[in-house]
Amino acid sequence: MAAKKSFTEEIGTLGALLRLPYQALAASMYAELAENGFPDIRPAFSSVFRHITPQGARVTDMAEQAQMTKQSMGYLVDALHERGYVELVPDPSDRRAKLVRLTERGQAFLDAALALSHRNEERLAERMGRDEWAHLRRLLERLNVEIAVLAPNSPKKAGGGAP
Amino acid sequence: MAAKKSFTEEIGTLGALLRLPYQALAASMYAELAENGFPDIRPAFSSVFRHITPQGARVTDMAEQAQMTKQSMGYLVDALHERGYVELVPDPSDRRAKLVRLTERGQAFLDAALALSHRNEERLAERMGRDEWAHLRRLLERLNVEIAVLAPNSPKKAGGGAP
DNA sequence: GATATTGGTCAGAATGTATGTCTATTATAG
DNA sequence: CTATAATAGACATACATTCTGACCAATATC
Repeated sequence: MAAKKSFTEEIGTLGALLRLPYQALAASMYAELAENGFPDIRPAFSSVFRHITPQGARVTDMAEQAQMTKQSMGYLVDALHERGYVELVPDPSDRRAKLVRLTERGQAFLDAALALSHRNEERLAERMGRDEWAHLRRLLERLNVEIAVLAPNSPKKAGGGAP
Repeated sequence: MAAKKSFTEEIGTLGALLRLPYQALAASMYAELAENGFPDIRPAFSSVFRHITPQGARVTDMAEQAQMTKQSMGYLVDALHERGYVELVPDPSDRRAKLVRLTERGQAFLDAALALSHRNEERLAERMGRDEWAHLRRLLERLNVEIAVLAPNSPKKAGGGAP
């Protein structure tokens, strides 16, 4: 049953135009990653993978960048640690702190995700035509700039559509 | 502290290009709606507002359209009922079923949300230029079509990004 | 050294989603 | 028309993700 169009979809709000492809993309990515050896990575963990760094990042810093509490980030990091995707090493420069780093498995996941993302974009570019594709990306970049001006204060919680 | 760029943001994946403006838009909408008399509407409720109909919709149907279980949709409908945004009337054509309908307050919320959405889009169109704006919308519609072809099976759960 | 700040944890709660099971009702097969 | 299957929704339960508030240990500042 291919879900009927929603109201916002029907009237084509910008929100719907952004949300729908994003969700489809994310769903397909996670499904494929699950099939390819990473069934235990859930969407919430992306907050970690997006903000981790090769040198190792602190929970507090990652939390701030992801705009969530350090407790929440800590919870996600813990879960990834249990699953073997990250390791925690003491920060030599501050004995309170720990550095969160990708393990080999963590790096493998990230690589797989990026490869998949790239492959999907290639396919889309192919289907839409290179010019259209490039134009779309340019306009989205522009949109990001203008929206930042319009709504400068991303107020802590961003959620919205269909989580 | 304006959160540093995430990794995907840095390398500009399509996902990030769609997610970021969507989140900014949603966050600003909900913040403004909260300030304007609707502080008790949370993002999750949008699943209800997107799929409700003027004649009244069944929980089961809304659940299917929103691609969630009827239990989950039931939970959201309940919460909106308690808050006075929807009413439940028996379905005359099926005594098992109830129709979920917007109350006046529910309709007022929906109207406010749509007005705000429209206002935001106007502002963006203004800032980006009407031509660019129209082009962006056209390309996003195209993207939606192509993505549907690429990933035909939205597998139940859509989540992904940074909800 | 005294005090304030910061990195991280512990405890508890709220929210949103899913399963599994059940009842009442409707629809269908024979 | 009855027996059986399917459907609408509820209840109970569990899990995942996030938040607040209180706290400890280490660091930085005065």
